[in-house]
Amino acid sequence: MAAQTGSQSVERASALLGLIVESGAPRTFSSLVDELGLAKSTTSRLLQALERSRLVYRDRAGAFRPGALFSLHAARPSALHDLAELARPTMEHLSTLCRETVNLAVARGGQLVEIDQVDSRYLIGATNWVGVDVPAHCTALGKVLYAYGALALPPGQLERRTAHSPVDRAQFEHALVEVRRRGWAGSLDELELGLAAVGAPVRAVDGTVVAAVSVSGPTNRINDFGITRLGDLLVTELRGLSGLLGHQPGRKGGSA
Amino acid sequence: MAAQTGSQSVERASALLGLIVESGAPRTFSSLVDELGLAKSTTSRLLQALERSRLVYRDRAGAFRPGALFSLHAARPSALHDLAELARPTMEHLSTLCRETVNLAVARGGQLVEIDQVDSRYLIGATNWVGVDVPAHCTALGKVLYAYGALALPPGQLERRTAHSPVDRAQFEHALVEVRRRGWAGSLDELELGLAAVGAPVRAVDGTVVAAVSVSGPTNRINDFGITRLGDLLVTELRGLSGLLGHQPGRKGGSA
DNA sequence: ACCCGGGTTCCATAATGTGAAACTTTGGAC
DNA sequence: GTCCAAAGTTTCACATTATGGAACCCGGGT
Repeated sequence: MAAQTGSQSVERASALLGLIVESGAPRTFSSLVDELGLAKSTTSRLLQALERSRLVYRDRAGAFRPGALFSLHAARPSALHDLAELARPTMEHLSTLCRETVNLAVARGGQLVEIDQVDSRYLIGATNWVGVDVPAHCTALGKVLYAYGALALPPGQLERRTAHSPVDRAQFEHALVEVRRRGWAGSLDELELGLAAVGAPVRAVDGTVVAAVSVSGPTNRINDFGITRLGDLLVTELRGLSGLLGHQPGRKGGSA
Repeated sequence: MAAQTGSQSVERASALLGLIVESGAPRTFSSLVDELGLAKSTTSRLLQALERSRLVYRDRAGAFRPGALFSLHAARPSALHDLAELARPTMEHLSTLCRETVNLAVARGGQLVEIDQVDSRYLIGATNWVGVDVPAHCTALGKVLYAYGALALPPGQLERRTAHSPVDRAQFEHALVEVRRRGWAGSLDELELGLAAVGAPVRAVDGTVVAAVSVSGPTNRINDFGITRLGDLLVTELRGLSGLLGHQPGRKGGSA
């Protein structure tokens, strides 16, 4: 019933690696022992093997963190492509549900980076955003990343793009509270008149927000669909993605 | 020359993973069999285990690519921090050698992203660049990333910052050829009068350029040090980093 | 000095990983 | 369509390799 056939040491080592990578924070040896329920000796040996292979390393405090191979991968431009590929099915699905442009973004280098887009099914719709530089606080994606701390609000004036753009920092902070409460963010006519978007977070298994997905289109069509309905839809659909990014949702194990 | 002690299946699996991640391109099953020299059956079983653990996945063509765990990590803002941490010792070392500001950058989302800096030992020197938005074609880091294809030159006018800024595309392309030939890039007074920098690539084990490191300071001091000497120094020092990013350089004492 | 908690090493045991070969699947040639 | 080769998976008998309990080590708190 346990693992399929064959390699159990590899699966155990991978499980350790999963714990280390999924929880953004450094993991201590004993927390790993506890969580997987393996013998200390076994855990120790497996971690040593992973360390030799540069899949994990110990920081100064002796805690385990994702190793050089992960950093190497992260440095490649193609890394985000892979994320996009994982998210693709979900994004396509959202596209079929609401027929509007769907976007995926992450925070990188203190900036919002759009990494993928599924185009609107309508002739009139949001056009390509990937690579375009827009003020994040006027976008649903940006609000989501700000709200969950994936992105830090830069100092200085908040740029005004339209009469609806949020420019007051206090008010904006308050709006972020609201975003966290509801679980999604809206942006109506804030970036460009007639353009609206609704966005929600993509979470890793540990709950950390690692990316955001938005649906955007003409304000009237978005309104017709229903802002709240759209927000809730996004939240629901994106929940599925968390599973993809981490463990299998199904199999429970461990707890000796 | 057996591995230390214990877990050989984990090490073998990790070796497979290493091959898959290090070579940017998707790896085919048989290339992995050939390269590691393991039995087909063993390779197959190990890869299946890695696949179950989401450390690799097979694309449509059936080739192996880094799995969801890698994408997840790459999406985290902290991912580049880890790279910075790996590069730190090298950067510190460069700093002690030439006493100027040392910077680390990668290409992300079509843009150059500075991710770490070791400040100049002088009172007058390049100040903080991290997060500052500068035209990449006027910087040594940018030239390096352009030269090795990590970054694509955007269409449109090349912004002029000083009288020395490269603005002619044909000339710039030619300069990139020169960069590739020498292995490093210089930028004298191109971004700001009196500011100079020399940069060189950080390569993964397969040779792909994943990042760039530069040394920058007042033009006169950089000149005094010697542009070529600095370029060669960078190339030499950064070669060591490739080791860190990939295979083990040798399990022995290493750092004193 | 003492003890305590986190971590590594030893070692006997057998469970687990191993590879040759048989087998299946895929795809190309004719 | 048939035939064949290459690519990959599963089987299976065997022994190498992983396993966990206990002993051991190390640092630091009292």
